[in-house]
Amino acid sequence: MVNAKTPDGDRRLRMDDVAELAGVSQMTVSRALRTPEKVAPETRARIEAAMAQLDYVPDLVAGSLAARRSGLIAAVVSTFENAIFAPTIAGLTEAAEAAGFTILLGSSGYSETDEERLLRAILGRRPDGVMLTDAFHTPRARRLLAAAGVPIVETWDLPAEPVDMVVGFSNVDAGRAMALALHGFGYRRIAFVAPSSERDRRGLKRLEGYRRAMDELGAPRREIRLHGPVATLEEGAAALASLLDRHPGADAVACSVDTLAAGALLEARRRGVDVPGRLGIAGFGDFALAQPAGLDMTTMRIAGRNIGAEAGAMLVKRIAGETPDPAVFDIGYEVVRRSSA
Amino acid sequence: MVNAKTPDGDRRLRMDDVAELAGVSQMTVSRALRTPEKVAPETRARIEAAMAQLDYVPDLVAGSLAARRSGLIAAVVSTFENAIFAPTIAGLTEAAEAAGFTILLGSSGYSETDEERLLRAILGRRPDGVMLTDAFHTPRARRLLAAAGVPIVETWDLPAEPVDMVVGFSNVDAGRAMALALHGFGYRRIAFVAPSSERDRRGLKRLEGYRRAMDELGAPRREIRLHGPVATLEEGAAALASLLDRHPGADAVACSVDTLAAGALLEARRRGVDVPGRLGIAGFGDFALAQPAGLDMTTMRIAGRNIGAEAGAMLVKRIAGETPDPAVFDIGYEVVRRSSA
DNA sequence: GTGCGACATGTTTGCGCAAGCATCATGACT
DNA sequence: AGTCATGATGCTTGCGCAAACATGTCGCAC
Repeated sequence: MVNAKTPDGDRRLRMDDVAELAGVSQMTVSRALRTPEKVAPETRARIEAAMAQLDYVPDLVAGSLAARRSGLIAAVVSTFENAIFAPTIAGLTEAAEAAGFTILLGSSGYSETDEERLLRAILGRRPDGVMLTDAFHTPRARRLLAAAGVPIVETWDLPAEPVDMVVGFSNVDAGRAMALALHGFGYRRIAFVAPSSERDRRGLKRLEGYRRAMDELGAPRREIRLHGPVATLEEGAAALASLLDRHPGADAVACSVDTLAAGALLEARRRGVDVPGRLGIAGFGDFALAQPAGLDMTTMRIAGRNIGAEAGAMLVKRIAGETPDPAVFDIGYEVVRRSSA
Repeated sequence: MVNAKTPDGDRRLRMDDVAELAGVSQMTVSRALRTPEKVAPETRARIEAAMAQLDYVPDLVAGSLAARRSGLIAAVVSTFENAIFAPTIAGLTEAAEAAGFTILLGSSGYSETDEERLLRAILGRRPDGVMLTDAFHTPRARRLLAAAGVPIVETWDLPAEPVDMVVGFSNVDAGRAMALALHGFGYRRIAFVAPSSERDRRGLKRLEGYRRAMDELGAPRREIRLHGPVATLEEGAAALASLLDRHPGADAVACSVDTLAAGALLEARRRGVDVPGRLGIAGFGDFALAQPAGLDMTTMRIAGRNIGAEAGAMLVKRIAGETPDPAVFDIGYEVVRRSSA
C-alpha cells in the first residue's frame, strides 16, 4: 500500500510519514515509541494504527546517533570454531534481549593485529556495554577499551588487573582443585596435559594450579605439552601417547580442557588401556560434547551459560546507572566425578 | 557551530579533532579513512599520525546514517541452546569480517511474537544483508523482510517460496535418502523418529522424505513422534523405548536429528540392545557432539560451516552490486556410514 | 603565456531521530 | 475570578559523519 502523499521514489519510511498519517508531529511519534506513557491513549492508538498500517520500522541507527546510546551489547569471542563459548553467548543474549538490547558479535581470531581491527569495528558501533571472553593484549587495545567509556565485563577468568567488571573463576585455583581432587580419589602419580601456546592463558593458569598442588603434596610434576596451538581431539590422543611413553608410571592425568581429555580417553580405549583402573582421566569444562555421547568423563564443571547471563545482567545494571553489587563475580567451579577417574 | 576548539568536557573525539591536529578539514580525514588513495601521501601520513596519537575510533553509527549503509550483516537463529548453528555462524562471520562487515546477532526463541520483535530490532539497525537459519512465519514478518530492501539468504532448507536467496538442501530428499541408504545396507523394517512440533519444519520434512521412501519400497511406515517440543537426548532415549515397545520388529531406526539418535544409541547400550546387530541407528546432521565422543554414529552429514560461508559470500556479492551465480545454492548432503548402522 | 584537465582539498548540506525547551489546554485550588 | 500545577504536544536543533558539489593548484601542451 502506497501512502497517498508519498514523495516520489520509494524512499524509506520515516517517522514523518507515520506522523502525517496519524495527524501528529514527528516528535509525538517518537514519544509514542520511547515513552508511551507520556502520550494520550487515543493519540497513541492512532499512532500505533498508522505504524501498523505502514509496517513502519524505526531507524535505530538514527536513533542511536541522536540519543547517544546504541542499545547494543557487544560480545567478543576469540573464535566460534570450538563451540565452547556458545552457552555463554546464549546466556548473554537472553539477558540482553530481555532488557531490550541487541547483540553485536565479534570474533578476534588469534592474531594481535586482528584484535585491534576487531576492537575498532566493535567500539565504532558505540555499544552500551562489552563482554569479553578473551583478554586483550596490546596496550593500545586496552587503552581503546578504557577510552570507550562503557561498562566492560571480562569473563572466564579472574584477571589480576581487570579493565572493569569480571564474571569468572580462578583458573589457577581450579587447576589446583582438580589435581587435589584426583589425589583425593586415591591417585598418587598425577600428570597434566597443558597447551604450549602463550595465547591459551587459561590453560597455562590451570597448569600453574596443578604445579602448586603437586608442590603442596610434595609430588613430582609430570607434564605433557601440546605440539600445536589448538587443543583438539588429536592433540589429546597424541598427549596420551606421550604420557604412556614418557611418564609410564602415571596413574592419572588431568587435561587443561575437555577436548583433550576426550581425545585421550578415546585413544586409551583404542589402546586397551583400562580407564580408570590403569589410568584415571579428567577433563575441564564439562562441555556439551562429552557428556551426551557417553564418555562419562570426570571433569571440572564451569557454568558457562551462567557466566553469560550474569555478565549480561551486570552490564544491563550498569547501563541503567546502577552499580552491580560485586564488580568481580566469582562463579566458581565444581568437580564432577564420573567414571573416567 | 557551538563547538569551540577546546574539548574541555571530555567529549568523545570526533573527526574534527583529528582534522585540527593534522591541519586538514574534517572531510579529508573522512576520505583518508574511506578512500585513502584519494588523499596525498604526506597528508594521509599526517592524518594517520594524528589518529594514532589520539587513539581515535570513528563513529560508525554516524557514518552509517550519513552513508545509508551500515556495514552490518545480521544473523538470525532460533536459539543458541543447541550449538547446531554455531558452525554456520562461524562460516558467516569469517566471510563477513573478511569483507569488512560486522555481525549482528539475533535469536528468535520460539514464539511468534518474539519473532516479530526480533525482526524489528534487527531490521531497525539497517543491516546491509540478512542471513536466516529459520523461516519466518507471520505474514507481517515476511512483509517486513521484503520491505527492508536488503539481500536475504535463507539457509538449511530449500523453501518452496524463498524470500530472496537460499543456501541449503532439500530436507525431504535428505530424509528419503537416509531411509533408502538404510535399505541399501540391508535393513528391511525401517522406523523413523520425528518431532511432533510444527515449529520443527525441517524435522517434519525429513519425516516426509522417509514416508516417500517407504512408499516407494512398498514398506510399512513405523513412526515414533516426540512428546516435547525440543529434540533432546532424553527424548531420543524415550523414543527408543517407544520403538522397542510399539514396533518390536523394526531392525533399523533413523532419527530426524543427531541428538535424538545419540540418546537412542545410549539407551540401546543401557538396555543391552545390540547395535547395529539387533537394531541399526542413524542420525542426521553429523554434529560435533557425537563424533568426538566415540558414538561413531551413522548419520547424514550437512556442511554447516559451508552453508554460513557460502551465505556470507553471496550476501557480500549482492551488497557489492553483483548478482551471485545461483540465487539458490543446493549444498547437498552425504550419508556417512559408521558403525551404528 | 594561455588554457585545460587532473588531482587535492574544502564547504555545504542532510541522513532520521531524540533532547530540551516552548506552548497550549485543562482543571484544581485559593 | 485568578493563579498555578499538570499533562499533552510541537518546535528547533544537533548527534558525527559522508555525498555532492565547489574551489584551488598544479603541470603540460600548444
